[in-house]
Amino acid sequence: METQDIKKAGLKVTLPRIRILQILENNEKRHMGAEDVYKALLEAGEEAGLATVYRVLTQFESAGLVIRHNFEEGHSVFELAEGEHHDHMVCIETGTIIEFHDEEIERRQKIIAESHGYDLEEHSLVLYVKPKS
Amino acid sequence: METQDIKKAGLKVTLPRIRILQILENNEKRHMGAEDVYKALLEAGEEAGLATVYRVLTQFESAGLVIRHNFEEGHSVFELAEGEHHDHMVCIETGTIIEFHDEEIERRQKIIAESHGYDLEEHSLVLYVKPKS
DNA sequence: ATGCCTGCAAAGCTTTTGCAGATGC
DNA sequence: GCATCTGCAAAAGCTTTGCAGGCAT
Repeated sequence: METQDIKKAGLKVTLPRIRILQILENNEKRHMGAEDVYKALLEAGEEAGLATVYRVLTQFESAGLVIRHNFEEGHSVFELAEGEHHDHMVCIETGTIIEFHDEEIERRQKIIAESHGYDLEEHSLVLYVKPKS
Repeated sequence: METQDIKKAGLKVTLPRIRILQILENNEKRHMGAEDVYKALLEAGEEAGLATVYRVLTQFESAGLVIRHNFEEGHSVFELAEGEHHDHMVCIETGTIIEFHDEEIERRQKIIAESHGYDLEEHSLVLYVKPKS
């Protein structure tokens, strides 16, 4: 139930927030820009402001409900934070986004950070790929 | 000699281009935003327009002279493309940027892309770290 | 009832573009 | 001399913010 997540985040359970969460859950694209979410809202017959979408997505990000990515510069895309951590592969021809996880890479990252005297807090790994020729 | 690189890129050797290349070569920070480069130009007593900085940096990027990164959303940073490929570690407390290279990770990336039917064209890996506590 | 939300419009930032004059070759 | 380049100012694209009214509790 979405409303629980919203409440747990310390936010009031309002219609726009419920709808946005539902869109992120049910949309065929798991990675959506603010504009995408906004359009999906309108198509679903909801009245909403783009500013609200931005505000809510940012709040959801702070609450850990969604993850913000910057695959390409100029705009962010959001993804529901469910399941396990994973990285992304973006096809530069079709825009397709594929998720993957590699324990080996995760492990190396931690080792590298520590060998420089740091703790690894987060990381961003994006592979830009092309269909095999 | 910088002028050779500019010429090889098919660009006219103009003062602004030479100066920008020199700044990227000599500045203490290896990773600079357009605004940083612009300020450095002014401090060096050069007359220049911010638009020119953006245009030149983009041309240099196309020519492979510089690499554009998007460590944080909202703006790009540029780095002279010299030496070998490497990835980056950003300290979220001090902003320090450390370069590193790990053959193991490079290899895994290629394998992962191929196991999904793709060729790896490029990748972006940034570790966000904190001084060891 | 009260304080948090929302929509709208305006503003903010980085980056791009149009244009007339300047410059490199 | 001619094409390319530059600076300025305006515009564009994404995102944030101020404000007055609206809604959840």
